[in-house]
Amino acid sequence: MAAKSEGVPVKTEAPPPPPSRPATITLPPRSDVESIFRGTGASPGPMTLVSSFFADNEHDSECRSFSQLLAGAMASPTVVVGGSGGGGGGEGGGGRGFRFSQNRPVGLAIGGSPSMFTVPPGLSPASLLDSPAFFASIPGQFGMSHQQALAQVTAQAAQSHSHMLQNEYLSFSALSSSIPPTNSSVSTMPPQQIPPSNSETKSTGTESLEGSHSEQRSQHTSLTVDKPADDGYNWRKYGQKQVKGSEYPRSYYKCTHSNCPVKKKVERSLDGQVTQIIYKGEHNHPKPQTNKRAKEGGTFTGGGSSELNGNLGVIENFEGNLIRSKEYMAAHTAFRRDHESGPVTSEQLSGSSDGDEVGDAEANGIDDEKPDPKRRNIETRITDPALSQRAVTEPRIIVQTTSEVDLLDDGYRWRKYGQKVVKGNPNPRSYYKCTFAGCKVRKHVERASTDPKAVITTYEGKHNHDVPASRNSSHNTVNAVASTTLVHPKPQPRQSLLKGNDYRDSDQRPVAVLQLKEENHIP
DNA sequence: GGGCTTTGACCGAGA
DNA sequence: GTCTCGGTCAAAGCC
Repeated sequence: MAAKSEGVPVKTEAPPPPPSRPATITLPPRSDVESIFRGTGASPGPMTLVSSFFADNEHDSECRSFSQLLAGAMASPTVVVGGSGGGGGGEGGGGRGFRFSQNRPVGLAIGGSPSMFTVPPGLSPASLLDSPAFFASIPGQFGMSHQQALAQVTAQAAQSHSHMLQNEYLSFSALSSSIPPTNSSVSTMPPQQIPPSNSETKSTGTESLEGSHSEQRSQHTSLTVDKPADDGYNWRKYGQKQVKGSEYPRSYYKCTHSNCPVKKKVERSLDGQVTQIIYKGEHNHPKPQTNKRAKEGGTFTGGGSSELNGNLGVIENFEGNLIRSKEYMAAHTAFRRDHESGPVTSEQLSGSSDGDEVGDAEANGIDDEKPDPKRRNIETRITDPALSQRAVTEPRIIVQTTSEVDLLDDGYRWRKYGQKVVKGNPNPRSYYKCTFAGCKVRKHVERASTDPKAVITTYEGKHNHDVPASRNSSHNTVNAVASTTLVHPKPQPRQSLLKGNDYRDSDQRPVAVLQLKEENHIP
């Protein structure tokens, strides 16, 4: 894995040569972590969980942020949290470089900038958004706001993590040394070593212990079945197409529930790795009590079956859920940071428990974070070129949040090459290409059907050039923001930021980009 | 036989 | 009006 930051604005502090493959997992002492989940003896509310995680920050000098926990735990070459913020780990992960927010509990975000972080190799980028929780799979809460999603994802993380602890499947990695075993870092592991995850489908975590790591790895190929992820819903594939600009085919799925309008598009690399998933719509029904695949697939053996894991890159497992949660958490945090000044404190992150998102949002001064019932059909997308090009070796997910300005003016020049109105969303989804000769970077901008202010922008590729001079001084840009967030403790002038790390490197190290964006106004 | 996947054809929107 | 392209349809085949 290239140590270069390729697009992933990640500061590395003398990152050690990344292991050939994700190292391991850093399993925090049971007592520490469990306390997070068992503190009250009851299931922690989403925000409570978050609070718990960050609460430690105040007392522990290491692995304080959620992302940090992730990165630290991973200590793998691909685990780069927060990018800049400190280096999260350095690109490439140097898990060791994972310092990103040691002194910044919420290092993922830096004012006015998007944040990025990577996930362990093999972790399906799709998994992040494939999570039912992430997508408002909860009856009556479809189209949740960022905070809602965060809350749910967080809860899911707790669930997943709890499972993991039960299995005691994890082991400390060599790199874990960089993270005191006593910290409350959240354990995580490379996909290859992650036991089956779907907490809903798996019976017990013990099964995951049956397979050896090698066995699990060997199963990867067999896990790449062309099926949607097992996110609790049942999907029916209704089409597949080779889309331009993508070397891999895109599969189209519909929720099989009668009258459910939810669809999702999944792009997979030849080896089955999910490179992108786009969800659209909202489920108008509760998650099926018993997932068919789960029932049939009882084949929950060894490293986990594809049936259960959902084939999302072979890494859809309970650990994946945890990671996803963190990813979202990071993204969310970053997002919030984008809208506020000053560092985010653990208190800010924790907010109130049990889904008191509104209060939390307000506490953070983010008005638009309030649950907005109008944001329902927003299409959520995860693009992960890394998975397709680097497969298990160096998948990376960069979650970004940006400010309004970068929607159309992120410093680079874009040419709109396509636009399409999709069913259920009167607002078109627009496609842009960088106009610089030879630059293949693309940008997709989508607006929620009911709330044009809700936009999701997805960047793909890396700019092979500098930001047009005439625009270097322009306001916030994705790159600038990203760089700022990941590399500098404080916002820096765009130009300088672009030097160190920005999307220009994304080609060299394809990155998955999930950009959650909130527009303050429409250009 | 039902449900699902596959896959070529078709449709609609934008350039 | 034509072309391109993403998305969807629907027949055929598979499990």
